[in-house]
Amino acid sequence: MKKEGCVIHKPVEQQFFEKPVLELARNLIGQLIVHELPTGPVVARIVETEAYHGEQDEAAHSFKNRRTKRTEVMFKEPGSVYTYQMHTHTLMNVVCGPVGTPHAILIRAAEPVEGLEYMREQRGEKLAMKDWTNGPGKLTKALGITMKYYGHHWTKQPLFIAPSEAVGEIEAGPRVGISNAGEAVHYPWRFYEKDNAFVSKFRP
DNA sequence: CTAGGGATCTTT
DNA sequence: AAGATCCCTAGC
Repeated sequence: MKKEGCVIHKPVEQQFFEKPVLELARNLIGQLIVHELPTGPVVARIVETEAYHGEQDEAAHSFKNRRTKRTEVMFKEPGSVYTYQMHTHTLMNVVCGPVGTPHAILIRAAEPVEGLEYMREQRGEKLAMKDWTNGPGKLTKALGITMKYYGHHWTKQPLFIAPSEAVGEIEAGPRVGISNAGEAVHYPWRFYEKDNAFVSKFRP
């Protein structure tokens, strides 16, 4: 049996990221995000993602291949880290698609696995555990992820994705928070683990 | 240079 | 339902 603090996590292979964006968004569910800190590893299990389909997706930052300082990393190798600022929060993405094709996957929610004390400290003593990581902004704060990881790669320490076998039933639905995105609003490109308490709440 | 707005979260 | 409060982007 696994014991907390005793599991050695290894990053996934580069190959893991080299597949169509919808498939990768689905495959990311159940995998682990590992952030190695001086105080020990902080680990969370991904339970919710959203795919952004490069130049064809009105909701994507890279719609029509818009290429700027912010979106630049979306054109790089699959598996690159794309972080950006939203209001007062940092959000994190996994870059996908071949080099030059700006697809990305937003990691929206995860389930705390290891480094629970650190997460509680980041999010505040009073919050219930289920409110630590059940949204994209909350998740980055709980894990201690900031803009300094822009352009990092998800196979490298100290921030990487590690494989995990245990995956529940996956459901798909429309994405959240993109009401101005025309037709793209309806695409079922949000993936989440069924009945998992850490999936973000749907806001009308 | 300035103005506008957003893949959010918290509190009312 | 609205405010917080920051960065990116477009336009002049």
